Amino acid sequence: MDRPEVRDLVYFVAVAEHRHFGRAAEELGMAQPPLSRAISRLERRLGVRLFDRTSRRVDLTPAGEVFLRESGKILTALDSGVRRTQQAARPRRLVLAAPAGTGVGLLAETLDAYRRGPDPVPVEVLFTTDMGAALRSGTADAAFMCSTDEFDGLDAVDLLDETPVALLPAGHPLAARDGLTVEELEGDELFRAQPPPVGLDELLDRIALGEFVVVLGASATGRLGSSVVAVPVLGVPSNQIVLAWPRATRSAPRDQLVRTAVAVASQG
Amino acid sequence: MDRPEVRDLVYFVAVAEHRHFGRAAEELGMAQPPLSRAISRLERRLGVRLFDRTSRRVDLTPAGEVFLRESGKILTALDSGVRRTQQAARPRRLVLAAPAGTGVGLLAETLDAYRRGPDPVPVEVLFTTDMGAALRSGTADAAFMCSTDEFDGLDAVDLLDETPVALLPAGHPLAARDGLTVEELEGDELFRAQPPPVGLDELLDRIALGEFVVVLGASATGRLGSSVVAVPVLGVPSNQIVLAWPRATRSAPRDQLVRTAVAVASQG
DNA sequence: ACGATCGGTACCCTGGGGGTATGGATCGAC
DNA sequence: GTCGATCCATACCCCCAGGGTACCGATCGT
Repeated sequence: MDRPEVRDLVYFVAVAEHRHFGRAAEELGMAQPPLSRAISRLERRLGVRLFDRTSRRVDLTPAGEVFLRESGKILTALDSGVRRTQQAARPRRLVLAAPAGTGVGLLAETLDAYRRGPDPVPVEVLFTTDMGAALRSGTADAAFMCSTDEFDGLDAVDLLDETPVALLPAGHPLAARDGLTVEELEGDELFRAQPPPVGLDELLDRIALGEFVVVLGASATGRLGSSVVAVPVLGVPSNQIVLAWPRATRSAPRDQLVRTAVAVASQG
Repeated sequence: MDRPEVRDLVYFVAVAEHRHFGRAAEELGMAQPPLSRAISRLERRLGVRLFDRTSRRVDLTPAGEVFLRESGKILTALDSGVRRTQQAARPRRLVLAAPAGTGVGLLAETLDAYRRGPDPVPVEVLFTTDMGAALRSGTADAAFMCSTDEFDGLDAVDLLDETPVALLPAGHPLAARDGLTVEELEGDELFRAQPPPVGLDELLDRIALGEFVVVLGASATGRLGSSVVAVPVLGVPSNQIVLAWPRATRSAPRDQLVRTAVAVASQG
């Protein structure tokens, strides 16, 4: 079986996205006729018609829609594979992703313990809101995540439980309470507002402004300031903080970091 | 960024597996010098040395080991993507994978109901022991699986609970009992023997021969014959039978089959 | 009916990927 | 130590796949 080449996939994706050979060719920095031929060649190789085309319209066939999604997966796998390889080659270091705001607690202790441990390697911390994407793209080697995140393609170990706390603006009617139930929270209009996926600092600012209310793990309460109040939430399963990494990858320094994090979490 | 081509990955994998340029070139049906240059070119493009080579030895660098695993993933993704596309193009049909022996019960009812339903498409049943691989490679569109299987890259819906039963040779000391506990089973030497991953028929034969004892879902008891006995196991979480399909794929006939299976399971 | 738009076809040409010949390094045999 | 065998790299050549230009033909708006 002769496989399509990467170049063919890139061309196909460009045409599929523009639904227009001329525009796609322009984006690819080439002329339109070779692009037409490349697509024909690809269709011939696959034995499948990918586009319904007239001189006025270009549309994906059902098979074309399938191939568009598959091409995306393949090119993503290719790019992350290249990135992981390049990471493995350059002077060993680890990239550890974490949600902004995790800094003070477990993260700092883990890094500290790791650097004192055997054969430490420079660790770079990448603060992001999408740790999963960072791992899957090969940008990060490991990441602190919540057990509620999406773990497809990832492996993970549990580190510790966090009792969930509600973060409320200081003046909120429930802010003076010692504990809240989920029912009480759900009655609150601010709780129903979807918080945007931003860093902890901005989140705190917006809570202080009374835009919404969120439930987080207790470790986020290190530096609330005076305008945001944390109140424990009762009757909710506690959040697990986990350390995750891309499945089916090997890295001795990363494994050492994972072991260190587990040790720190269990004795902290 | 200029990406490596598929051809380069194939060449690299061949050399990495043979650890020998000459042999790899022979397998690829080409001469050795162009292969050497292709690998050099690939290394230059990646900016990474993949092999430690002398005139006597060829070894993968650590980065090369990483790239070998990643190349495998990429080529797998490519092949399954092509296969899914070709499936989507040819006259619509569904391939449904199932462990051998599932035939009698839920599978038959689901197929029957599906064929009587709206817009049915020809369904081909693929009996296999590795449903996950069939789904991930694009060979099958959906599969009956157990909740204990590996679901990475798959989506699934629960169909029904199966009370677990132990399958014992007819003459076994525990075969006359009405129910067993896990403790009783674990005391049995036959239970500790690892059963090989074979079809149900062979499994039954080997149980009858007294080679081992297994715990399965109750639906497997349709045609035990007289030499194998099923005894319910108490105090074990019941097995879920699920219907799974590759994540991030779309297919109207498959969705219809899934809906049918859910309906059949809930009213059966 | 005519022009504009757009994809396909015909033809040319260049460069990269493949072939052959050979060099040079390493290791085993003696 | 010498010689030969092995094996990867280099030098050189050649061919065609893939890209460019020119043009055709179909379709749609006016």
